[in-house]
Amino acid sequence: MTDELNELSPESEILKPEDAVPAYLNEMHPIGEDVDSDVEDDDMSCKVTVELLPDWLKPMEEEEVGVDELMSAGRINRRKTKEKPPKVKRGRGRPPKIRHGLSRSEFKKGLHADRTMKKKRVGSLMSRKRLSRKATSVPDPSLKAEVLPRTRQRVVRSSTSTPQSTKQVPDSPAGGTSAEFNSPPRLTRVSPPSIDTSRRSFVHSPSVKVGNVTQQIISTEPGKDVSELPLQLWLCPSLEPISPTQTQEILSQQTVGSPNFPEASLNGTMTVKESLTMTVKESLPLLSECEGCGCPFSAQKHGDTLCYRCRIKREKKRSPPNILCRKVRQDQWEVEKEKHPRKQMLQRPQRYGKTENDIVPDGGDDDDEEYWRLKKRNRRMCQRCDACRRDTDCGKCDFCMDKPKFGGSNKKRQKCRLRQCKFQSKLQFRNGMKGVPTSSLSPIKKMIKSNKLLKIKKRGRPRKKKFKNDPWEEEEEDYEVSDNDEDDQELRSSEMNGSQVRKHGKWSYTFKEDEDDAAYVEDVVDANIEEDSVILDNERSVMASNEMYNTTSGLSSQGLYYNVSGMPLSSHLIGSAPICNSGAVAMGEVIGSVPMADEMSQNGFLQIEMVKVGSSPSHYREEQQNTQQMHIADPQQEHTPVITQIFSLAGPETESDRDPGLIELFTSLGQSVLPAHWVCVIAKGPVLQLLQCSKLSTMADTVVQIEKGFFYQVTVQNQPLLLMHSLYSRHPTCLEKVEHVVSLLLDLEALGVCQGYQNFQMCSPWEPKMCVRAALCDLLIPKDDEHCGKCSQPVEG
DNA sequence: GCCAACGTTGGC
DNA sequence: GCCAACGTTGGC
Repeated sequence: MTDELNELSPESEILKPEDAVPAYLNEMHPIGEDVDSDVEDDDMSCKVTVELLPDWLKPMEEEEVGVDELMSAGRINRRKTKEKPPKVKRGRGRPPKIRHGLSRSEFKKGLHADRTMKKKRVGSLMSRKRLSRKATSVPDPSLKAEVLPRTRQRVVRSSTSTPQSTKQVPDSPAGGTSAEFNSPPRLTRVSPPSIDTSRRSFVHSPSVKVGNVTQQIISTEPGKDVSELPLQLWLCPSLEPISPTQTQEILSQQTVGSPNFPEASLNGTMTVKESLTMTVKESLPLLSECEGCGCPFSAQKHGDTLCYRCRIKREKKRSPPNILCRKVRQDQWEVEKEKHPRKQMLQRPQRYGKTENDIVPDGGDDDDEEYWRLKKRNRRMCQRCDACRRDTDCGKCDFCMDKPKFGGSNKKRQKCRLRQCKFQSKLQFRNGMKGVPTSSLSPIKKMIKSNKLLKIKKRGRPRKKKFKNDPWEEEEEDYEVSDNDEDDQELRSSEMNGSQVRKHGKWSYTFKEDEDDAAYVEDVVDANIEEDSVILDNERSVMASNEMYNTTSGLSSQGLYYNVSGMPLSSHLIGSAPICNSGAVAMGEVIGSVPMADEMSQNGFLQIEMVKVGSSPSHYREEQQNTQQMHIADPQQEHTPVITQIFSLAGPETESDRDPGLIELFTSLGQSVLPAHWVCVIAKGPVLQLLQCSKLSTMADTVVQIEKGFFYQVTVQNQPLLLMHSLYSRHPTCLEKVEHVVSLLLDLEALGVCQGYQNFQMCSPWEPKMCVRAALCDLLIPKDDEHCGKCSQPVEG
């Protein structure tokens, strides 16, 4: 009959989206049933099985049992491709030459069905099924003839999945029961005339023993009509909701695999949709509206109020996976499945746009895997980055050296470092961070790399905190990066296990690694925004706070010298407690204004061109001499971290700018021990500012600003903390005393910065998912929280 | 949690 | 059958 149909419909109509949807839904219908009855579901208590399957059903059951990822669509398609299932598309193996799957013509020719059938593992089968399902979106003449009838078979299969139904078994005598996708006999097998609602004996389904099914249902569904479930499954499986969340709209497109499906409707000239629509009309008397989901379903008896899905759901109290159809192209739909809760733990790599023919999924997890398997077969390649485009091994990296062709022992079996995708490769996020220089990283990666929140650690043994005379020279001697040879640089950097060093232009600087975190120095070669900027390192902050507190006169007159990023000509001396303590720093003379609010880096950290703190007293004495030499910026000294000149952006201060109260408090703070890494600065206003110098602190970008009258204001990442914040209520309005300040700082240290929420709407797939905050974000929240309540439920404007 | 080792599998 | 390399696992 299929042959006849195909002959009669040589135009091989293309499924429009609205056609594809019902086709999918019909095929997908058993998904929930499968999953529900999947062995993975421990709770499952109403698995419907059949003791023995008729031969004509067995082929479809091959190795399906126990696969938690079973998707009935794949199952369906596997049937279609039973003899020749499409090759498994897994992310393994050599990256294929880019092929976008079977062409339509190939598909029509049944190209996929010509491959040898060999036993595959469950994973392979799954992949195959997925691919097959994907293929269903491709218009095929046989599809329209199969969609409807097959539903019935599928349901029976899904409800009868048993371990014993395994290998391929010759088609049933009914003719082509196990017909593959393009197999005409299959149509005969499940042809509409075989469905006769007036007779529920299913004479055309020799394999189904209703009695068996009902018998098992009895045990799982007491009190219910034991026959209704299998009947419904058999008769109108597609009527039932695909998922609880499926929209009525989709369901409205879902056509019904009606028992009354007229064979004449499949005369080959009617599209699937037409046929199915007709089927719906003809089966309307059987339709009822499910009380659970409101969807039409086939009531098998008077009084049926719930569709099968809702009944199952009610029984199991477990939400089955959601099957959604997503339009991926004008005429193609892709099926999404809600990821299994267990898999929600898996981290999904950020996805980026691909070739123009590719569709970047916007969510999901399993579907992503599926997507990559289907689309590119290799999730670890974006196909766009330089690494992916590179087709030659460097022959120098560890992975290359491991390859037999380079004389290696093939133990690692990994792709060349330089060919590891910058976006998709797991190794990029693991080993790759050391293997790929920052210069080759995209801004996104740089952000990731520099974001301490990700806690990307540098490899290697943490260095002991050992201060030499000049901590700046301590590590510079270790590395030398050549900017000329990118490969060499990459290789060297990939071999780096210690701290990272970048030499560029003015400064050669490095960071030491703390035991708990790592400080990454952004490569400054190719990023202007990062040029001459350094993130204040934790250890240095420790030095700034602890060392300076612990040392006395030697450091007292040194203070913190730094150049504000973007203001190369200006240097500032940050007054700190020791500085004030010594009294060597005269207020109007050396304390420059520190408009920190304007100098916060994008990531919330202070971006300082150069920092010099924590050296030994002797070193500082040296520095003092330099600074005493009028602090004139010398271009030739740009390679040294020594500070240039000092002047205040505040300009000449007037007497009125000096607030005795603030100065007194400033002095008092200098004589006190503040919480770790907090320093006190007086800026123009005058305003007394308390800064957290450690980037590892959650308060790294929080500033406490005390103004005249000791009124204070807290800013977080340049944003003022709203006065309604509870922080203010916990502390006096005016911070007149050191105790008040210390108490506030301690309180702050117990807080963290609200991370906001991700704004998915404004980002293109290539852009990083930026977090935004709600308008009334609390900014400061308990450390353990990720975001405040307002950002957890942002109100979109 | 990292990562070396290796089973595995698609492509050729 | 070989190659490439993905994904998993156990040791650390």
